[in-house]
Amino acid sequence: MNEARSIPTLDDVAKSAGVSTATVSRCLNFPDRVAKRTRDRVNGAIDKLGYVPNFGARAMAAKRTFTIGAIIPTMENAIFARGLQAFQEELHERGYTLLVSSSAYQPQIEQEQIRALVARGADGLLLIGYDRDPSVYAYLERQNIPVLVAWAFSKQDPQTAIGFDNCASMTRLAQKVLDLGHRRIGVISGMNKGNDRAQQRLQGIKDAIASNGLPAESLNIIETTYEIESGAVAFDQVMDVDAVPTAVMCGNDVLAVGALQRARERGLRVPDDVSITGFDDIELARIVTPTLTTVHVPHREMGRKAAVALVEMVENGGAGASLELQSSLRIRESLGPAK
Amino acid sequence: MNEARSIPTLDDVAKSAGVSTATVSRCLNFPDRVAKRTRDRVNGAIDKLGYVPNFGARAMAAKRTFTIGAIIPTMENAIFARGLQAFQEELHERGYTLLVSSSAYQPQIEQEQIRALVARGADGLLLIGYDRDPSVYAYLERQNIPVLVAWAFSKQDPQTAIGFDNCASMTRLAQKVLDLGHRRIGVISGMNKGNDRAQQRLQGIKDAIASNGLPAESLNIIETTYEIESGAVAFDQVMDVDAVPTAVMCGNDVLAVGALQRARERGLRVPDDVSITGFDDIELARIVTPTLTTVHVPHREMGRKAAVALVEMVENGGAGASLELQSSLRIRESLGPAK
DNA sequence: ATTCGTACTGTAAGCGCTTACATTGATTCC
DNA sequence: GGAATCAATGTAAGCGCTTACAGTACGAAT
Repeated sequence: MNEARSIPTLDDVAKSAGVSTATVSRCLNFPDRVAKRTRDRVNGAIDKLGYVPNFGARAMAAKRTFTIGAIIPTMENAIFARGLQAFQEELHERGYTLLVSSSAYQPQIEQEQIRALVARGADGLLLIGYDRDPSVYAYLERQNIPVLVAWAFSKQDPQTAIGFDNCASMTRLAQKVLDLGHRRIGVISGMNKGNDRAQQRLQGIKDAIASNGLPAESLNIIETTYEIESGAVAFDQVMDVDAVPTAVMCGNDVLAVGALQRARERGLRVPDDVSITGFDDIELARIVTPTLTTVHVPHREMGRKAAVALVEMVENGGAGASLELQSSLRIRESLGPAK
Repeated sequence: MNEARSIPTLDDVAKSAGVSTATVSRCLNFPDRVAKRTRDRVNGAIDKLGYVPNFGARAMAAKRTFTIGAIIPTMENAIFARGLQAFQEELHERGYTLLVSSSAYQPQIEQEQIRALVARGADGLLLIGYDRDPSVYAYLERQNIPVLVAWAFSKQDPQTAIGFDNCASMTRLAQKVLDLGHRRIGVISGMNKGNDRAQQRLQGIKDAIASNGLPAESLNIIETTYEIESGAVAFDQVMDVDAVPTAVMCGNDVLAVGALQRARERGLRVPDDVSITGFDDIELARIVTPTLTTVHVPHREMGRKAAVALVEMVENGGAGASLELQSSLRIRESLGPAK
């Protein structure tokens, strides 16, 4: 009766249709180079057997996979979600499949993921931020895998990037805070190690302080992980000092939301008792009470343009052109004048 | 001088180390079956050349990839993030890599993603919910790919699943709402088509109504997409009727947050003027004001157990055992007695 | 009728890896 | 001392696909 039915191969299709494997392959890849009659016969066999090409074999023989890999620091909050969604949509339109991994903000895991993706034949990679071991870039170059850096932009670094200037953006926001009369500012930054976005944002605040001729001591800086609860804990730390800050600037919206929550728990009114700011302008920023003053980042645009650029790099082998996008301030309820 | 340097293969390593390809392969896969001296020589060559195994070739020859694929309806909000993170962590511990795709709630795209992942050699698949074309399951069975359904559990369906009873969970919440005296209830459901979770949750509310001997007209049901803004729009629709509801039950927390927001914009106090409930208990539920009454789902536990179960299915080829987890109510500020 | 060109199709050589099986020495045992 | 055993390594046959190259048949041009 039935053989132990294993999954059909191109060979099976060829036999069933009474043609050579080459013809079947051509049917799949260049239908117009095959006579209509033959093609119909082959397609019939394909349907009958439920044949699906083996991707690994195809990739090995053709040296292309139409797969793009992306490694983001986290899926747990929405920071990268929107941009990535746009990235995927654009890729899909161009016939590419996106595979995503998350590194939990750990360089070690990111490296593993990069290797995993490259080994699986990714034609190109999207990475968040510049800051990683040079050996990683060396490896990627040796493997000839185009890499696009996103969510950051700097003239210093050699990698092709599509992003925005984290430092300058934060400086603008900090200037606004200073303009409102705040002179003692708590800063809740993300972990700086291996995260240039966090570094740049922090630097942006320092720059504003310096260019306004204020002392570095105006700032009380805490570094913590990007979680709501961490933001809450850090808020306590930043407030439990002698010179209580009148404003707390956070490294992103997630931290800011944590701070906002803790402020409420402590019975503080925002912004009357203390102002709080975020960064990224994720959906959350407009949902919390009070709504959050933050830096708006054009996530979807960044995702789309990154897709276009990366595909272009993959297909034409060039280094691709970097592109700087503009962020903008979103002044909302959580920021007010210093009391 | 330098040849156009292409990426090194196992063969290059073998030559460079002066051994056969078999020995190199063994070095990689079963180091203890190779003499220490030889092994060192081979590893030296590997480092020198910067060799990395070609995944496609390896998969093709070994028929294993140690890759698990997951397709979730969306990355845009945090519904699946936490569970998936746990899923990934557990997989990582067991030596598997997770590749994620999102289908944007579109069955068509989900099918493509499934094929893409299978073609790329995924050893197993995690899918959300049961409801999909039978041909998909047939295809997966033919390809011999173990599939685990998550985020849902039903005794009816044949697929192995790790999840919870969406219907019964929602019934419990609805009962609570009824107990508080609500008799006119607005329902903001997710789109039911191709989404058994949405269907089950809606059914859960209907069941509660029926078992309390109340007329079906107590309910005013709106179907919409799972976005905050959709929740807001639907809230308007559900409130702009003659018999204004005293409670609005939402298909998930995202919709509920939208409703909450719009309620505030309309000047309604929650829960004094209207109660609002959600489902999932994502982080957001505790952050909004007022905090959201919802159904807590053990996301992390579900993720971990799903990983264990799926790996077991992949490695032992069995159908695996389904597992029902328990949800629980989280009564918070947004639910109060009917006025 | 011969010669080409054209349009299809087939042949077979890889792509980079794993693994069953064969081979080779060295060691052990009686 | 020779047979048996064993650890280490090599040989080579695929895995499923693509593609350069080589036919083959047939109508058109000469």
